[in-house]
Amino acid sequence: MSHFGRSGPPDITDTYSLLVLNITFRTTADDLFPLFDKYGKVVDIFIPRDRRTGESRGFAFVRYKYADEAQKAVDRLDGRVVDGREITVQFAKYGPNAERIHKGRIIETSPKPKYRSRSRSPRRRYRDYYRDRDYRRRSRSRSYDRYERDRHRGRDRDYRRRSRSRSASPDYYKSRGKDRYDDDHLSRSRSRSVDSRSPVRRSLSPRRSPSPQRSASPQRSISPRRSPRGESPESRSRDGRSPTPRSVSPRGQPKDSRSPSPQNSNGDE
DNA sequence: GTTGAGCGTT
Repeated sequence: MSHFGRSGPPDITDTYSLLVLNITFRTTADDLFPLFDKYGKVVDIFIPRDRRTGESRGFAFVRYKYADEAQKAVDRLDGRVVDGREITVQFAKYGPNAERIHKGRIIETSPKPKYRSRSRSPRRRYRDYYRDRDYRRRSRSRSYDRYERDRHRGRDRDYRRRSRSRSASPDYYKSRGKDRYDDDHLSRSRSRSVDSRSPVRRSLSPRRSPSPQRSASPQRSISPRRSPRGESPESRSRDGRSPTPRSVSPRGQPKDSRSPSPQNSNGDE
């Protein structure tokens, strides 16, 4: 009874699928079963989960044996608070095979894909399925401006596209400062001589856009400063924005010509 | 340990 969806779809021909949205990521089929089973005969409950993390995606599919029971469950469980979260119960609009369904019931199901299955490559189907899912999720992104600040999980594969907005964080500079220092130190080790007499090193910097298209490029509109590490650290450092560069470098580097006061670096403490 | 639109599994 508790093993829903572990053996694949049992029989969706005579069942009505309900889509449960806004459920907690910790809610399992076992938790939804007693809830939905009270209003009707639940034949199957399936909760799509992530392939990588294996956690729930936040919605589940509950299949009823009869439409009237499903309708009742929708009316009764829709808006109900489950696990501290208000869930949304409604009839599924699409079937497991992306088929159009009506009132949770599949009206357009594959009759006998046996013949068509050979013509169509099943392998591509899987690829398309995975890709489609990811594409959908990233496309559905509405507004992550309010919670993307703390978002740093492994599934942010599609959320970090706008994480540049938080470049004003002190921690960010601190962290970047350290990395930048090491990177800059190595880079500067050989380009230091050129740096002294060639302030135009910024132009030949691999970080920046080597293409002079910045003069008139359509891309300039969408990314005027999309690379904070490309010019931000440099500007910040020389602009005096950085409180104490030595703070991130307890050892101190006297070779760093960037320090206007060699004695400071030498004495350090 | 974590978030929050949206339609599915061997």
